[in-house]
Amino acid sequence: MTGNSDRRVRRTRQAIQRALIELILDKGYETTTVTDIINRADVGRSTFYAHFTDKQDVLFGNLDDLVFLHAGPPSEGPLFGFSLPMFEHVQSQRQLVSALLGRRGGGAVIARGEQMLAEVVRRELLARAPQPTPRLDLVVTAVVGAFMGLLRGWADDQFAATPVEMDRTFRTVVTPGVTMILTSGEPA
Amino acid sequence: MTGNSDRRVRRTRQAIQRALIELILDKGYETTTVTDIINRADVGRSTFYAHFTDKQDVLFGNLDDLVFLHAGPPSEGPLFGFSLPMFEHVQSQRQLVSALLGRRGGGAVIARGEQMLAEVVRRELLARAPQPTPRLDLVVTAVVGAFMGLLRGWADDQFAATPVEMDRTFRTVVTPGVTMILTSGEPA
DNA sequence: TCTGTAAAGAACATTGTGTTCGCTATTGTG
DNA sequence: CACAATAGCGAACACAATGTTCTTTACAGA
Repeated sequence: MTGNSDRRVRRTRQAIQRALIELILDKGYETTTVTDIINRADVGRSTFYAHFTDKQDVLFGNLDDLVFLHAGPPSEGPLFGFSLPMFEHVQSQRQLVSALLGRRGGGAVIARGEQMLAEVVRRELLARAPQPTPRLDLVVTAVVGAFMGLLRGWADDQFAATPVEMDRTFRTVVTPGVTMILTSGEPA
Repeated sequence: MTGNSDRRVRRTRQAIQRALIELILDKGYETTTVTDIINRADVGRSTFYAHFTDKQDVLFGNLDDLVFLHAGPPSEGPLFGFSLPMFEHVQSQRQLVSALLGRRGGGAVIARGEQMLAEVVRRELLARAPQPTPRLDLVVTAVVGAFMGLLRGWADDQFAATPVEMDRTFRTVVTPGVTMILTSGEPA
C-alpha cells in the first residue's frame, strides 16, 4: 500500500486525473492524448506510465466516482425507475457526460455504461417476472439500446429535451412491450 | 470523368477496396491501418492518397454497395417491416457486418447506420401517424437505439439467436409502445 | 538525519499518418 | 500506330503519438 501513503504518489495521481477531466471538457476524450495529459498535469512522461498504463486506465480509475447508478433495490417503485433519476443526474453533469458519451467520446465508456445498465435492467426484469421469460437477454439488450440511444442523442445535442421528456419517451416506448412479455411469458 | 474511363484507375480503386474488406474480415476495421491496406492491395502509398483521403473514405465508397436498406414504401405491411429482412440480410453477410458493427468495428459505421435507419423509421412513423406526434424525434431515437443495440449485441456474439428471434424481440418490445403513441398522440 | 523511492526529463525505438517529387509504364485518343 | 497525358511507383520526408529506459534530483516518512 505504498501507493496510498506517499504524498507524492497521491499528488501525482490526482494531478493526472484532474488533467484528464479538464482536457475531456476542453476537447473531448478521443482527441486528448497522453502527451496532452502530462503537459496539463505537469508531470514527466515516465511518471505517467509509472502510474497508469493508458489514457483509459486513468479514466476508469475515475469512473467509479462518477458512476451514475442511482439504482435502488430492484423491485421497488415503477418499472425502469432508474430512468428519470439517471436523466436528471446526467443533466446536472451535462458537460462531462456529454464529452464521454457523445460522438466525440470513446466507445469504451459507452460500452462500460451499457454493461452496468444491462445488469440493472436484467435484475429488474428478473425480479418482476412471474414466470421464466425466454430470451430475457435479448429483451434486456433492446431496452438498454433504447435508453442508451436516447442518452447519446441527448449528449450529442441532436435534440433539446428535458429529463422528464427523455424519461417519458423511454418509458412510453418500452414499457408496454416489456410488460406484455413479462406477464404473458411471450416472445422473444 | 477521367476517373471512370481509365482502366488503371478502376483497377487501383478496386484493389484498395477489396483489400480493406479482406483486412476487416481478418482483423477488424479499427485495427486495420492504411499501411496494411496498401501492402495488401500492393499499391504505392502516394497512389492510395491520390484516390482516397482516408481509411474511412474507402469504406464509405464501398458502403453504398453493402447498403442493407430493404425498406419498401413506408406504409405497406406491418409496422417496422424492415426488421426481419434486415436481420436476415445481416446474417447472410455475417462476417463482414460483424466486423463493421461489433465492438471491434468503428463507431463511424455504426453512426452512419443509425442515421440511415433513423430516416427509415421516421418516414414510417410519419406515414402512419393520424395526428402530428410531439417529439417524434425522441421516439425515433429510442426505436433505432433498440434495434441497433440488438444488432450490435448479435454482431458481438453476446448471444446466439435466429433472425426470427431477433425480429420478434425487437417488435415485441417496441411496437406496443409506439402504437400507443401513434394512435393517442401521447407522450413524449 | 538518512534511506528508500518518487519524479524529472531527456533520449530512444517504434508505429502510423499524410505529403512530395522525379521517374517509369500504361492508357486512350487522334 | 505513335504520342501526349497521366496513373502509378517508391523512396524520402515531416510530423505526431505511444511506450520504454536511464540517470540524476528531490522529497517523504521513520
